[in-house]
Amino acid sequence: MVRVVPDVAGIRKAFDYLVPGELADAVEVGASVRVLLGRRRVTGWVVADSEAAPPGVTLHPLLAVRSWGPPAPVVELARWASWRWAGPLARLLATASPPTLVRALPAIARRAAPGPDAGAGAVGAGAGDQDMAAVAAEALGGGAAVVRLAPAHDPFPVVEAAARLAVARGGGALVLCPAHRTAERVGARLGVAGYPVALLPDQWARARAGGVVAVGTRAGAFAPLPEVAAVVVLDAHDQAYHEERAPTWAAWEVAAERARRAGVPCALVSACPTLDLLRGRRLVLDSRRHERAGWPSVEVVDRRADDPRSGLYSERLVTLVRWAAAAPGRRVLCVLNRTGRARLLACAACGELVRCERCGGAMAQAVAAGDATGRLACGRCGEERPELCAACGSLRLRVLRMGISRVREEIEALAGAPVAEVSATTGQGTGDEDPGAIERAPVVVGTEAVLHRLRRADAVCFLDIDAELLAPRLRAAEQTLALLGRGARVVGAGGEGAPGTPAGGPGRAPGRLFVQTRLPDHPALLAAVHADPGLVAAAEEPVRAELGLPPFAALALVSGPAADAYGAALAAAAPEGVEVRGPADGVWSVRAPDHGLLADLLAAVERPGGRLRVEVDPVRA
DNA sequence: CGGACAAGCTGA
DNA sequence: CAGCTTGTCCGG
Repeated sequence: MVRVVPDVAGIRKAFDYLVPGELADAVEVGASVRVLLGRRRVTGWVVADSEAAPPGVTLHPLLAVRSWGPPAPVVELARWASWRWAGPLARLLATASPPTLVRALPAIARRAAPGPDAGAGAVGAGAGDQDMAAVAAEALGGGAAVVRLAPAHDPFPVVEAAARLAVARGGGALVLCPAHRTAERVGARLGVAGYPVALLPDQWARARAGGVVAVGTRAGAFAPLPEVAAVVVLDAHDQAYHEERAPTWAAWEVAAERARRAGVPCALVSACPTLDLLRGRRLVLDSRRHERAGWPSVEVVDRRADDPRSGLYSERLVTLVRWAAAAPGRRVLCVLNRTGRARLLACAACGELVRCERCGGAMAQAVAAGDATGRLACGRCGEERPELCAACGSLRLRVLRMGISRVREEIEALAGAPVAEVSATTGQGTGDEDPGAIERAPVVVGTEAVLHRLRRADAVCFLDIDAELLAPRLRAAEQTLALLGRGARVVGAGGEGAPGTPAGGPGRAPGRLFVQTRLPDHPALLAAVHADPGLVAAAEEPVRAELGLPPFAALALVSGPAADAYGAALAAAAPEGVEVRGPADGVWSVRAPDHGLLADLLAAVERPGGRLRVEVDPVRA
């Protein structure tokens, strides 16, 4: 007899089935099966296997085994995540499953067992390499570690240390990257260094066979490796690791839990570790000198004395864009970070503005890791819906691109040279832009997407960093530093050096960051200036502790038509120390001293019928 | 989720 | 009271 979780939205139960003799060999925990449920044939996952059948019920037999699925430890990990983020197990098992049916596994990958010097260590050993070797060794020295590495520094030695552990101990290693492009690069480098690699999601079956380094993005946290010997998460602070739809799980946290369960080392690598990452974990630091060298010089353009009517353009910016336009081959990126949310869409057919049906706020194309997701997201309340006009149903939306287009024209006038424009939708076929023009332009204006699209520049200027610093979000300071870190990576990767101090200043990466602000003493800016990300954590920690905010508390938001019924039931069942408040605009909030209590409460209270959204660790708030 | 079945509304 | 809609329950 096996227990099966059906892949049917709205069913949160498991059901038991008999295993016919001819399927006995193929059935195991994790396998994808076809079963009869009510009057329907549905698919589902085997989540448990047992001899004894429950008394008094006649069981249906399994109809078929469809595909290989996640191994038993990953099914258990998904069960944990389902509890931790109060979401349906089926959704997480779907994430852990192969993109296409897998009927057979490839032969187990033979380990190439590269020598100790096969990788980065063999290439010239400068002072930085020694620093990195020490950091990599300490990073995987045992348990969970947060590894702080400057943006321009290559984290590959840590990845390779994990791969070596996998080879030495048998089993595999897990490496997560925030974007697929990064995962491809890391996978390729491991391959060159002689390690067996499975790039997810495409090489799911190869990872399922085991004995490889599985490299993936968010869903890779559930990579089907039967055993892991080490786990590495690159840019662990990156928002891309957080699923936006419920269950709102975070891949870095799933990966860390996976390592904890397996009793193996886990390295969370970040240029700017958040308080959530740091909480309860060992911090591994690079040498101060080496870390400084991995941040570019940062020039804070203090605009407090400027006339507010001078808008986004300081004298410094004018000098900078004219410098870029003065000689070929130079490139300056201007980031107008606020526009992603302020941007406005209108229906091309009926002209109606695209607004949120829940709160009336403007909606823009939803963005994940710099790419449009094909959905609309409300800038105010976070509501999402498919990309079409609510008034007439037309699929043709026109981007009014308020802000960015105008800024581009104005900077073009200031620079006296062509200025290109990049947004999350650029290159998605909706616009009329010429990709070559973007590559050639000395100045490119855009949203944060510009930092994903163009990976090298002499300078990056954040036109209005205050919009980010003052955003009404709990993690605004940390997210701003992460944004500066992205810019730092783009300029730190090369360039001839923008004007100002000579070539980035002594001991620094060659490019420069410019930050226009009226808050020049904000800890996020000071952290970038001094190449000391710890300043943000030091400023945030006492405030969060004092106010009982994450990571010193666990939060969840409950919304949707059934929120009132569920919220009231939660309030009635809440134990000592757990606070349930609401409704405020139809939203209930639950705050607990830790995630265990929060998850237990959300699991214990039965959900009423009707639509309900439970968001654990909400991004806003 | 989607099918089954029961309870309520309507029209003749 | 047939015929239809709406609601509630349950699936092994």
